[in-house]
Amino acid sequence: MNGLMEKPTKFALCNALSSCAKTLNWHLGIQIHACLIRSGYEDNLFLSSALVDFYAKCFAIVYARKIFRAMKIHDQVSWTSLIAGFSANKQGRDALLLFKEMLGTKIRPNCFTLTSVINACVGQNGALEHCPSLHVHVIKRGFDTSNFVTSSLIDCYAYWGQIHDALLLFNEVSEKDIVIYNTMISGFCQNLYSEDALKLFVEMQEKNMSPTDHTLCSILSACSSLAVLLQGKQVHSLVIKIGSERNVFVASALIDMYSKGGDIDAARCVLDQTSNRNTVLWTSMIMGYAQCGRGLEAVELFDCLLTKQELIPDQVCFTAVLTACNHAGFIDKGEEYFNKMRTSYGLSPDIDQYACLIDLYARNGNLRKARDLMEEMPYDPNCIIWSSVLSACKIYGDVELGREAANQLIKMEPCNAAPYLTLAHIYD
DNA sequence: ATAGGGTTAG
Repeated sequence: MNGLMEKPTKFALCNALSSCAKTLNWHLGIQIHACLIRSGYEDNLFLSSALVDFYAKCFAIVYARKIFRAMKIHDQVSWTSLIAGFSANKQGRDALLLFKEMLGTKIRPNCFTLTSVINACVGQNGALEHCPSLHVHVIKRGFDTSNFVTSSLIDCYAYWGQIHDALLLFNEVSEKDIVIYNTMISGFCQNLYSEDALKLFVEMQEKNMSPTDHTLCSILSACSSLAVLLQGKQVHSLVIKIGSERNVFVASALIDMYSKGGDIDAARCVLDQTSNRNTVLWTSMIMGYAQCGRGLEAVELFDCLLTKQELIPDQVCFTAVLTACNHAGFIDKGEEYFNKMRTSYGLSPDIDQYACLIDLYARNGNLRKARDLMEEMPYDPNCIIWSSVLSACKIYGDVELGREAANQLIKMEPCNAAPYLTLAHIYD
């Protein structure tokens, strides 16, 4: 890259940029950018497209857009790279707008473009309305035979709860590969069609397709939802057979499956055998202890991890340990953890941790403290908070606060009859 | 020469 070297070819720079994009090598990529400017290649279409992709992949979407806008002509790759960049960057709206702009040009979208723009509809509020027209594009251009395009469509429909449409697409695929199966299985799981997920998993194996880590995660989550411990254990055997227990996502799914299936000790066993334990895994474990009524163990585990500095807790982790305090009635501990969030870890509590502490106070009859905290916190109380206040008011006979809680809940969920009933009990 | 699918968890 220094001036003494021979001038690199456009081809070499293009390949190098592509590698930098794939490996997220920012440092080298920007040097190549500088080099291609020095070499007078700035107007080269291929290199500019590769630059758009490089910056987009490295989350420098502003630069990607800048390069794209500076280009005099575009090709399918530069359009697609920027659309894909917006999608990956959770800027689905920008991806959809850019796609629309592309349709006004002479450059036609291809199956790479369609895959990218369909992905933009996942996780983007209100994007469901764009799906049918994108689907029409896919069919009109004959991309419906592409498994890449189809899997993104299946995923998109499943995300929006249109499991029937997803299944129609899935059934039409003539050569189903592992990603197509995984997408459909995961779609079933997301929509809590756990039985269907398991059936498809069996069908997949009958066709001699080997499950991947993705498959195992989905299937374990289906077993968790159904709380079918026996089936979950069979999947665990499969995990070991394939050698996927080192995958942290699989480990996480296993811990969750055992916790929800009621075998917390097996969950702990999985965790102990996992070499790269992270905050998510510890949090699952702490929550598992909390929810099966072993709050003391949850708190002891948490304290031990902090002492040994094996855990840097985040908000979700504090929610888990505060939940444990609630179930065990540890008021002082709960307050201590709540304060520690800010003082030791610089975390500002979010509404979930406030809800835990309010619940802890309320459950133990300290409605005054619960109410003070609600007024003091920087959030509007949600249903969870009003519900715990309401049940506490029922137990401790606080008519005035109980009436307010019931009214708030009725306002928030007019169709839910529960607050009316609880309120009636309070007046009794 | 450059671009695209499931990217998972608490």
